[in-house]
Formats: sequence, C-alpha cells, structure tokens
Amino acid sequence: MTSNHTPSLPQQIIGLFTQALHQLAPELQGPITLERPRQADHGEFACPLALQLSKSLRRAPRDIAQDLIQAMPASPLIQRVEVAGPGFINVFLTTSAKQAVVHEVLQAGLHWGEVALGRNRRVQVEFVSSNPTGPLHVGHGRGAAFGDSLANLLHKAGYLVQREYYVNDAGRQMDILTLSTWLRYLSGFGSQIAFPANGYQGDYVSQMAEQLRSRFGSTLLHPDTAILSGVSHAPTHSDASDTDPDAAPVEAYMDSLIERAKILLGESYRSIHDHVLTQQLADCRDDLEEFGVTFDRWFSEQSLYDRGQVAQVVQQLDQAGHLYLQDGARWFRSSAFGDEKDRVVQRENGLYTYFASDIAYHVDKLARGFDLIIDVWGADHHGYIPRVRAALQALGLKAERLEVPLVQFVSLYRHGAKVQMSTRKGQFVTLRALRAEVGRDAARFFYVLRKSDQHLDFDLDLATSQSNENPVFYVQYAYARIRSVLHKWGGDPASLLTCAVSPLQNNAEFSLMQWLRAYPEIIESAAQDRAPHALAFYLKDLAADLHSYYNAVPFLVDDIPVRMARLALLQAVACVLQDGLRILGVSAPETM
RNA sequence: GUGCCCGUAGCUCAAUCGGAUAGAGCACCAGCCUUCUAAGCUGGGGGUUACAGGUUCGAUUCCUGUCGGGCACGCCA
Repeated sequence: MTSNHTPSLPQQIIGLFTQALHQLAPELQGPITLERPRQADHGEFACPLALQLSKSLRRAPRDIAQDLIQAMPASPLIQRVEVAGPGFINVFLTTSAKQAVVHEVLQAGLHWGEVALGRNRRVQVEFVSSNPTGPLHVGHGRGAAFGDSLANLLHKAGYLVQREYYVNDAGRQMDILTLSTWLRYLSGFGSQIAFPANGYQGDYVSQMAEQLRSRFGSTLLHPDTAILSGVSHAPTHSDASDTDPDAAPVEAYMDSLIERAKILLGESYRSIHDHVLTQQLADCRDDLEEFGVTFDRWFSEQSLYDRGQVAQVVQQLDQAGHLYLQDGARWFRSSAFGDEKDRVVQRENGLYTYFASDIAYHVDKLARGFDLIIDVWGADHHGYIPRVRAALQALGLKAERLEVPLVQFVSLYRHGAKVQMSTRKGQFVTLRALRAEVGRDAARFFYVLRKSDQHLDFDLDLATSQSNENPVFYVQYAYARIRSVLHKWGGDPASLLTCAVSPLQNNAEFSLMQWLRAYPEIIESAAQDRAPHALAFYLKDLAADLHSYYNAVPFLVDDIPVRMARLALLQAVACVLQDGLRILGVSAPETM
C-alpha cells in the first residue's frame, strides 16, 4: 500500500501547513485539509485554513494567511505560495514535483490509488438479494452494478470485502411461485382452474412447468375437483379490480390454493418448491456472472429457521422485555428505539414475520465479526431501516456498524414514454434483455453514472443506439488510443520506468499529471461516500484530458527524450483508466 | 395526513462534506483528418441553483416556510 511507505505529496504539503500552524497558534491543532482548485491559475493545491481560523482568532482571513505563509518551512516541492481570494493559500508546485507523479504511477502500476482508508477492516456488502421468484429486471441491475462497484472500491481503499446475496427462500412469495408453476403444469394436462390474479405470469413459469412435466410426468396431477374442494371462489372482476391484485379476495383465493396444494401434494410440494428455487437461483447466478458480478456467499433465509436462529432471536428480545402480546400477535417495542411504531415479529397464526428473520439475519452478520455491514437496498425500503436498527440496539448489538445506502428506482423510457413494469405479469425489461441490447460495459457504466440515491431515467433508445452518446465509449476509446500508440511504438514498456520526465512541459501534460495525482484522493472520497459515480465522473474527466492531449501533441516524435517522456505519461494514464474501469466492472479494450 | 429523498442550462446530470467566476455531455452554431484510431478535438451562445426568509467572511450545500415531484407508511416479502 503506497501510503504506508513515504508520505504522499498532499500529506507532505499538509505537514508544512501543520508546522506553520503550530508556530502561529500552538493551541489550535485541528485537521488541515487541502482542496484542488478548479482553475489552473490557482495552483495545484488550495488551503482554506486561514478562512477556517478567522473566527477563533478573530482576525481577517487574509492576514492569517499571510502569517501562515511566513511561518511555513521551505520545501523543495514548492515553487511559491500566495494568498488569494478571501484568504485561500494557493500552493504552486515546482515542475519536478509535478512531474514526479508519472514515475510514481508507473512504479505502482495497477496498485496506484490504493489507500489505507479501510485499514484492513472487514466489511460485508450485501446487495441484489432479489426474491428468487423471477428474472432480475433493470432495477436489480442497478443494485448489482452499484453494489459490485462499491465492493471493488472499498477493496481498493483498503477494506477486506465480502459480497453476500441474501436469498429469500422462506417466504410466501416462494409459495406463490411454487403454486403458479404447479397450476401451469396442471393446465398443460387440461386443468380449468382459474389462475390467481396475483400469481406469477411470466413465460419462465410455463417453462418451469414444462420441466416439471418432463421430470415428474403426470405424478403431480390432481383433479380440479379435489384441488378446489373447500377453496374460496376465484374473485371475479366485480370482487376485485384489475388494478389491485393485492385485494383481500385475491389473497384469500391464493392462500387457500396454496394450502390445498400442500395437503394434496405432500412431499411432492417440497420437490416442486425446491425445483423452482434451484432453477431461479441458477438463472440469477448466471445472469449476474455475465454482468461481471459474483458473490462470495449466498445466504439462505430458510437456513435461519432450520438452525432455530429466528426463534432464538425472538426469545432473546422477549427475555430482554422488548416484546408484548396484542391481538394475538407478538410485537416488538421498536418505537422505544426510534422507530415510528411497534412491529409484529410473530403473527397471530404463530408464523414469524419477515422482520423476525431479518433480525436474525443481521444478528448473524454481526456475529460473523464484520466491522462494517453495508446493506444495499432499494429506496422503497427506506422506512424499514429504523426497525432493523431498533432490533439490534434492543439486543445490545452495535447497530452503528450497519449502514444502508439506498438505490433509487430505475424508470425505463422508450420512445420518450415511460415503460410500465410489473414483475407478476412479466411485463418488465429484464437485466438479461438489457445486456443483450446495450452490452455489459455500457449498462454497468450507465448505472453508476449518477448518485445512487438519485432517480435514474434509463433511456432505452439512447442506451440501445450504440452511439457515441454513451459515455462508456468515450472512456474506453481513450484507453484504446493509448494502447494503439504504445503498440505502434513497439518499445519495451519497462524502459518507460526509468526515462526522464523533465521534457513534459506543456499545459496539457501538467493537467494530466494533476489528474493522475488526484486518483488516490478520488478513490478515498468515493469509497468514504459510498459513491462509485464519483469515480465514473473522474474517468470521464481524465479521458477528456487525454483526448485533448492526443489531438494537440504528437507522441512518436524523432526527439527520443521527448518521445519517451510522453509515452511514459500515456502509460501512466492507461494504468489509471484500466484500474478505474475495472472497479466499475467495465472492460478496457485494446482496440475499438 | 405523517415520515424520508429530491428540485441546478432546452434535455440528462456534476459541483472537492460551507469556498474563489456553478461545470460536463446531448442538442444548436462555426471550424479541424495526405502524420500516432474523427467513437476524437477547438471555439461560441445558453443560469435569479423551484420560490421566500434566516444563519456568516462566504450558501447549490445548513435551518424554517411555501410550491412541485418520487417513495414509504401490512400480522406481504
């Protein structure tokens, strides 16, 4: 890790300010920060220290700045410092200090940008965690792209990262999928049972029904009369409107069908259940792998029940006096821990709620010794965070270790109109379909191109057009151009490590060196803020500078020292582009 | 109705945890390939940061209110 050896250049500059501050006002030892000015004529670094001290010292910022400059020790890194604007201290580096970054990058290679933020602390990132009841759609794709990029980013920033997928294999949704598949299977044999309005209607259900038929033949068959015995009538349109598949009669019809299925099928019900679960998980895993996303662990919700962890955690809450009975259900007094109301953990019928198993899940995570637990959730779950925190607090656990970045919804637009999506009816654009249309690279880059908590309008026409409007091509093209030049040159890349960089003197070159210098800072702040989009924007900016340089200056010139220096700079830029794209899950093509 | 998030160029979005003259891309206008990839570059127009107050050296950022949008408010998961 680079920062463990010699102090980085920004750290050295901060050291100079620290000494100056110590001399000027020994009693004030706050953290000193550096900023990167937007404008080149404001120097390489700007320090707002004088502005911040103004209040406590009760003096004009510019006067303080002047004194700080006087107190700063001389340094071979610094050409000059000056007071600017309301009281900024602008730092101008010497030419050699600016150029030194090229060799720093080349020596570090793909390790450039590694920072010690994580200090080898263990972090778990749990993301996607979609119900295995159907194909992943474009909303899950955003969670996958964000979570994976964030995990890469945290790793780069010095954390030990584990990726986990929480499989909701224990709930009613799985029963609904099981029943939906069975009903499709039965209709293949001529059954006339009305398909529930809230059943899963996608083509993949019919495909799984076909699999049941080839695997189990007709052994899962039961006559309609036996199935419908005692089942409430299927709701007609007068009972429930089309727009509300969750209406009570619809739910009751579904529940009674599931109950009959379990009774009639016995052991076979489990076989169907396991078959559809296995199929959906395999499909999900393949889909994500093709998206460049892999998980270290797939954690089964059912396993929490099998090991008795759900019952145990409810018992612990009860013993600690945080539960009470009301209306036949068992409630957790979460309002005592900041939640807006109390929550049920065990229903009147004796079944635990999803909330109960989720408490057990988070207790299990904490017990596994992570210093930081990051749950990437859809923004629609935001109201759920306080109750999980409340439960962990009630159990005396370190709830502050749980962090929940929210990923906002994705709206699809086709021909300027919003596309309606419904998982049950199969009317959604799948992640797989999106990848097929725009490709993995464009999809992954597009997804992280805005803040995760910002609503994302995914323009299918734009994304599927394969046009140069898609910014991923812009960044990849910069990398491919560099590779092309280096290939044409044909020399030994190792020779670039030792060549002199003093010929790098023009503004385009200094600008690129500034960007290279900024990379570790971008990694650190993006990891700290859980903001992969900051890296995406950085790469766009770096690529823009590279393209500009490419058009302004010839590289393969006759002057050997100049040629070598410029190629060294290109190689350094390529390193950062390649590494940044890797973190975002985007390929860095040699040619385009 | 209550809570959370959001409102920045015609469109899609940034803005270094309160910093200097608010920046990119697309679209529009004018230029640049007999030399390393034109999926590129150079220049130009485009803003009361939804609105009104407040906090201070300084506000797109923090606080209050209004307007507008999204989401959530189950013994579903």
